[in-house]
Amino acid sequence: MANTSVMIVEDEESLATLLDYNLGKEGFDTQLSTDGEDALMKIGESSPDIIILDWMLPKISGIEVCRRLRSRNETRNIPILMLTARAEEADRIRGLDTGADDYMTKPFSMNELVARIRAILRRIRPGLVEEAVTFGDIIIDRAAHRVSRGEQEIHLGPTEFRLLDHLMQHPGRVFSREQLLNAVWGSDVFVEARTVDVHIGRLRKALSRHGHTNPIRTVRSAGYALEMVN
Amino acid sequence: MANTSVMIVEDEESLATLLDYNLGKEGFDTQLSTDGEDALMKIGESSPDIIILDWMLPKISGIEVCRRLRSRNETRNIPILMLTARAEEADRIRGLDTGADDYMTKPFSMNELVARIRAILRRIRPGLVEEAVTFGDIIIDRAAHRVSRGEQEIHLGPTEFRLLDHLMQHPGRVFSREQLLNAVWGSDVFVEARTVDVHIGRLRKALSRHGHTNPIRTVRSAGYALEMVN
DNA sequence: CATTTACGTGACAAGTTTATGACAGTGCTT
DNA sequence: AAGCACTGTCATAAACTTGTCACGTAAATG
Repeated sequence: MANTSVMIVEDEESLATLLDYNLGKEGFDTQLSTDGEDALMKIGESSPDIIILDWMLPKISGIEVCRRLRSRNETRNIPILMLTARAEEADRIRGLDTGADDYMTKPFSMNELVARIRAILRRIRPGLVEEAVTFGDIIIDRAAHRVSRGEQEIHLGPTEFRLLDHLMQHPGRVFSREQLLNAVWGSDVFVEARTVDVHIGRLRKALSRHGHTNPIRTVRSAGYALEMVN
Repeated sequence: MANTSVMIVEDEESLATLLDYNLGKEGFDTQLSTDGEDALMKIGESSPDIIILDWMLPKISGIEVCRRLRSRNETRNIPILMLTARAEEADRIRGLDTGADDYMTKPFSMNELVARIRAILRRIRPGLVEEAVTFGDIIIDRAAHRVSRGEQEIHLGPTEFRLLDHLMQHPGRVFSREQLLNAVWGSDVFVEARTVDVHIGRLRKALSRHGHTNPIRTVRSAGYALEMVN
């Protein structure tokens, strides 16, 4: 299965390009649409994981797109992040029951946008169980029990596999050693917390082979997180 | 990181258990109390994030508990959700200025209760509910343990991170050194009050890098507050 | 204006936390 | 039985944080 896919619905070309570029850089698969009608069609076909939707659009307004998406079973559960031009409008939207999951007022920073997208997906997505999950260029296939990065096949021991699997369920999120022990080893196993360090080290080594960058961030006094941009 | 903590003050045992069970299931840390006196004591000690308070209680009534909580500095800002037995009483309470943040009339559904708790917390302490909190151009993402300002990623040590986190929970509010020590270091740690200055200094330096303005205001002989407009 | 009080900050030693190589134990395969 | 892959623990070095202090500056006080 591919990366997390984002549908960007934005008629202002410069912003659309900017979004496209930055989200691509963050490891998302992007798809663009510049008006509401086109967007509805494409969304129906491709079922993206999340939709970034401008409030002002030609033909059909963002609000209307939102409403229609919510009225159809196939698209009802796709999270929507709305973009609005001014703060007052944001307030008005908030009051309406349009069903968007979050709002951002232009102008905004890319960091904030990405943070919010991740937050929404983190909130909504855990329920989705997929066979293979991708993060950046790392692919983990649970069914086949294989991991690859780029073109390289990566061999992991069982523990490292489960560890990576867990980290990939919530990319970017920091897990404490205790949390990892519970999730990866099981809550009833007695293992030294420091052992996590060793396995993180082994996982790092395996994933970094062939000149790849280390994808695991250490957060001092907090734990570890999977994160591309080091 | 600890969960959101809820203090349940309810003398009717079956309801108390039900609340305890359901809130626990929703990921809250719960604490029970069956009368007003006991509740006041425990709340003083543990400072829960929110209180569910029954209107009818042995010894001290819910209203009275509410009033006393509001009269003490340490507990003044803890949100309270009142439970009342009948609609008429609810109306009467609404008229009174007891300081509760919301009311529910028995019987109620657990879903509604949880929704209201979330709503209150979102209104009063967004940081407990949302993954990422924004203040001006500063973004703090607790799950990912990252901070950014504008487009810049900002690295903070653990203490500075907690300090910023706390300040961002209550933007604009002034905290004394003692309050910050309690909230950030923990009430049982003995640390020189002036040490707070040093960490505020470090936080300022980190946040002001790259030509940004200093977002922390010093309130002479009172403490510090997060505030954009200097 | 002189004095007192409060705050900002660089320096630093002590303390914590993390990375990593080595090693011994376990169980499976050949 | 020997070889092999995998694990958990430990010791040690390296990296990073932290709490204090001392001294300078700024703000109130009278």
